[in-house]
Amino acid sequence: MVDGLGGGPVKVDVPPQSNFFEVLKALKAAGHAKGLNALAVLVDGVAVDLVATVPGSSAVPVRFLTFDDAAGQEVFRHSTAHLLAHAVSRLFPDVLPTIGPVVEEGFYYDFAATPFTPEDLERLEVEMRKIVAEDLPVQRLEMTRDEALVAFASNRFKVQMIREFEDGSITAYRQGDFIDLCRGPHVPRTRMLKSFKLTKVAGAYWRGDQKNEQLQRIYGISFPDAARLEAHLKALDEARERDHRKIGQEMDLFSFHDEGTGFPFWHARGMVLRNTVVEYWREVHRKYLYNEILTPAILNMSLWQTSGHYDHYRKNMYVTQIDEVDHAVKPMNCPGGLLVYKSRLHSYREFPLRVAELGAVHRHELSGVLHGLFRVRSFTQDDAHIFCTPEQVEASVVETIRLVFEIYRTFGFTDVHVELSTRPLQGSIGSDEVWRVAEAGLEAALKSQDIDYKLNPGDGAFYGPKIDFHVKDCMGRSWQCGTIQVDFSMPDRFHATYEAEDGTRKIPVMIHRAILGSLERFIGILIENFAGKFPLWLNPTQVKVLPIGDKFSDYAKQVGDELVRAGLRAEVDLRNEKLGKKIRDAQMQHVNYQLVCGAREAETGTVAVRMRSGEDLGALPLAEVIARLKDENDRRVL
RNA sequence: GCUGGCGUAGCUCAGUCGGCAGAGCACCUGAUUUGUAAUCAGGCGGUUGUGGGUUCGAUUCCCGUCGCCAGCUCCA
Repeated sequence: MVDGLGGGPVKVDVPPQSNFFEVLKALKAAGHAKGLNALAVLVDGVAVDLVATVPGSSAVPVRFLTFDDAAGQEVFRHSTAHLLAHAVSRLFPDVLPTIGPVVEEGFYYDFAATPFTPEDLERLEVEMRKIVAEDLPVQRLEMTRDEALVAFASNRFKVQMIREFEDGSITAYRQGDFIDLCRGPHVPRTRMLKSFKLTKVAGAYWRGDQKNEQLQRIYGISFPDAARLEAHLKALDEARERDHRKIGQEMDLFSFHDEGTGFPFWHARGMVLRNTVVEYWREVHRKYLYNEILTPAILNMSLWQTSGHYDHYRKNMYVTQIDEVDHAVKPMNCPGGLLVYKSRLHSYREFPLRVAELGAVHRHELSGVLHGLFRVRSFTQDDAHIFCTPEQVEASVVETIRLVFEIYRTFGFTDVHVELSTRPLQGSIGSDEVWRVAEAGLEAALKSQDIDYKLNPGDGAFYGPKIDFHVKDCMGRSWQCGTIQVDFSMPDRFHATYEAEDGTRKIPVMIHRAILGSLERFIGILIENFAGKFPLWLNPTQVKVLPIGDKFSDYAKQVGDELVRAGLRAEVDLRNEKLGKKIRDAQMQHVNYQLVCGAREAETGTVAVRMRSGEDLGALPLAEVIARLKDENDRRVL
C-alpha cells in the first residue's frame, strides 16, 4: 500500500524482493507517481533508501518522501553534506571528516582541518558539481563493529563514534571512492543534488564542547532545483535589508562606539521611538493597576551576596568600589525592588501588590555574543514584581497573561507561542509542596485562558517555575520576549514579610515578570518586523511637509506648526530641491505621510496628501488631515 | 572567551603586485523656483582603526592591540 500520492492509499504489485524503484515504475505505469521525485521512502514510519527491499506484506504502509516532506528534505540536505565531505576528501586528502548533520538553515559538516578560506569554498563547490555530474550511485553498506573499526581506523573521530554506538550492525554509505559512517537514508544517485551553495565557514568544537578540539565547520544549503535556491538566497538578502543595525544607522536611531563595546547610544530619533513605546507601556500598566519605582544602578556587594547573584553570576557583573567597599552594577532589578518592599510593613490587604520598574541593568556578556540591540551589555528591562499570597498566584498569573497578550497585540504580534518550564531535577530550592502548588497554579492559569503551550520539564529557574512567551515576527522568526516566574526564594532570603489576616507575619510569593523583555531588544525586533516602515504611532517622523518652492515656505511652516501643535511629529523640508527629490527622501526615511504645499493648497488652506504606499489622496483641508492623522495615531493603528 | 574574515571621507565602497589616496551619496556655496521616488555646477571633507616592526619609502608586508561581521560556546 502506497500512501501520500493524493487521494487514498494505492495498491501496487511488484515481484518479491523488488526494491522501491520497481514500485515507482509500477506506480508510474499505473499513472500515479507522475512528478513524484522520490528521494527516499518511509516504510512503517522509518525512512529507508529507495534501493531497500520492499516489505513482503501489503499491510505495511509505504510513503515516498520528496523534498516537500520535512523528512525528505533532511535526506536531501544530508546527502548534500556527504557530497561536500566527498569533495573535501578529494581536494584535501589529509582532512578528517567528523559529522555532518542537517540543521534548520541547511546543513553543515565539521572537519578536523586547518581553516578553509572563501576560495577553498569555491573550489569545493566546483568539485561537488563534478561529483554530481559523475552521477555516482550512493550505496548502503552494512558492517559489524569490528569491520567498521577497520574501515575507519584512520579517523579517530569516527572510531570514537563507532565505539560509542549501541550494539547491532553499523551502516556506512559509499559514493565512488568516498565512504562515510552514516545511518542514512540517502538519495540514490549524486545527480539528484543539483542546486547547492556553501554559505560560510566557522570554527566549532568537537561535540560542541569548548574543552574539545576545535574543528572547521562548513555551512551549506541545497535544493532540488535552481529556482528554489535562488528564492532562498533572495529571502536571505531581504532579511539582510531588514537588519536593525543597518536600519538603525540609516534612520539615525542609535549607534555603537568603540568607547563602550556593547553599550547602545540612543539618538534623538531613536529616543522618540523608545519613548513612544514606554509611554504606551506606562499607560497600559496604569490600567492594570501597577505602580512604578526606580532603584539605583550601583549597590553594595552584600546585597548581591544576599540575593545569590554573587555566588552564581559574579563573572557577569561589573564590580567597583565606593569608599573602599565592594559594590556591583545591578544585573537585575529584583534585589533593589525587595529593598523598596521592605522599607515599610505590608498587609495582605494591599495584595496583589504590583510594582513595575523600567530598570537599566548591566551584564558582562562575552564579546563574541554581542549583536546590535539584540545582545548588549546594558539594557532596560520592563520588569515588575508582584507580591501576593500563594492563593493569589493563579489569579495574578492570569491577569499578567492578559496583559502580555494585550501589549503584543498593540504592536501587531498576534502569533504568540507559550512555554511552561517546571522544576529542575537538580539544584532547585523550596519544598515539594510549594513547587507543586506553583506549577499547578501556572498550568491552571494557562488552561483557564485556553492557551496552548509547550511543556519543558526541568527547564524552570532554580527558585521557581516559569512561563515564557515567544512572538513570531512577519518573517516567521520567533523571539522570546515575555516571562512570568514564580519565586519562593528571594523574599525569604531578604526576610520580606507581610501581615496576614490572622495577624502573623508571613513570607509573600514574588512573581517576576517582563513582557517586552529588554526594551532595546524589543525595539530591534520592531525595526526588523516593520523593516523600518513603522506604523504611524511608532514612527519618529510621521509627516513631512513639502513646499513646492520658496514661495510656499511660509505656508508649509504654518502647516508644520499646526501639525506639531496637534501632537504629531512633523518636519518641513525647506531645502532648495525639486518636489520629486523631497518625496524620494521622505520615502527613504519611511515617513508615513507627505503633505505637498503649492499654489493651489496655499490658496485654499489645504494640503495634497501622499501616503507612504504611494497612494495620492489629493488635496484635503488641513483640519481634516490633522483630525485623520491624530485618530490613526491615538488609536495606534498598525 | 574561541576560530575565521574584515577595518580607506559622516555613509556605501573603489584603489595601491610597497612610490603624490579616489568615486557616488550626504554636507556647504552658487545657479535654477521646481507638482508626486534623484536639477546642474563648484567646494569642504582622510595621520587609510590603533601601537610597533621591516624598508630609502608602509594605506599596502609582518607582529601586537581595539573594534566590527559570521559561526561556536554562554545567556540568572
